[in-house]
Amino acid sequence: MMRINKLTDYGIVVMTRIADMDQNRVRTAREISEDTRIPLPTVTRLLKTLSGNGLLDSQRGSQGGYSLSRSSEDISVADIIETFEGPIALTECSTNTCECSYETKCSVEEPWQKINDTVKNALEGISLNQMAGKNQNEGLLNLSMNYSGGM
Amino acid sequence: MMRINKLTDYGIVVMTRIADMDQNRVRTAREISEDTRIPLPTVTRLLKTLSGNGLLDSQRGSQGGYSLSRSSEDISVADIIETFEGPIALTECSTNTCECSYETKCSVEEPWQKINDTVKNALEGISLNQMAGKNQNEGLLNLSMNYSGGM
DNA sequence: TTAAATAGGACTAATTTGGTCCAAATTACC
DNA sequence: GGTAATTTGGACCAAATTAGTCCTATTTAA
Repeated sequence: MMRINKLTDYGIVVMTRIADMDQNRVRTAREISEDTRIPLPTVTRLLKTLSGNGLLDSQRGSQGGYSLSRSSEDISVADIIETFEGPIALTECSTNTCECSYETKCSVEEPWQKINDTVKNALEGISLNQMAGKNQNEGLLNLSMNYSGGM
Repeated sequence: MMRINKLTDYGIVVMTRIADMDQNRVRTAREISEDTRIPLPTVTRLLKTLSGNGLLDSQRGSQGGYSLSRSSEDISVADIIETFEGPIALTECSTNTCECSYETKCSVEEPWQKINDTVKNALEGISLNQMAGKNQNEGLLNLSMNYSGGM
């Protein structure tokens, strides 16, 4: 059904949760697991991935934990998705390394590029801040699609 | 990598191919397989699905085959994707039947709705006609995203 | 020194996806 | 009426992907 992966979904939940919390101290994997009810081993893996890709800062050792590497306004949903799934591309043709085996496939390459750009823009336009609870009910989101060109 | 399924991709290729062909006669699964180089059993399945969902008309028996059920301008990429993958929804939360187990997940539900609407609009805005070769190089596609609301 | 954390990676089970095949029903044509 | 060419419907299996767990090493505060 054209879903993002469950782990990616969890990743967004986890990031949203961290953004919601007091920014003055780090959070441990255990805390986040209890907050979100996502099993600890899974949370651990999510945090490692997010930290490894630079979206979270980590602090080792006792009293250590994780915190946002930058402001929640500067982290987009696209950032998180790409952390878990690589470049946003609905078809292989949309990536640079496309080597189509069917000539017909290549004839649809250009439209796909535009479709992907549109989707990518949509996801880049949503910041973590907007996902977080604080602004959630204030109608900050106002996405629209302008399509000009017949149909 | 947030991909649509391979079969869906094939489905779009097949539909594009049919749209490209002479509309005055039906096409057999065999012909389409040869055209697209997609194996016959797979093409057969694709066509059955597309026909079963009303995107193609089918004619049984000798001299039978498939044809578009309506004009290629009136068939969108979203139509084809939904035929193979059901409603366009990036997360489970985006569907009506959402029963979140994590309260945090629910706090991100509303933004997800908007994200999905945007993606869906993008895909509904591309007609099969635009994917097909005839118009491919005429710059008919002009998608843009308007985002207003901070970030 | 010890306890509390993250880091890295291996491993397994479950699910989804891709692809094939067969038997039945329908239809044009000879 | 028979035959060949089609679609229809469904079952089935293999491959790939994904989700989830676990173990061990490393780091750091107290």
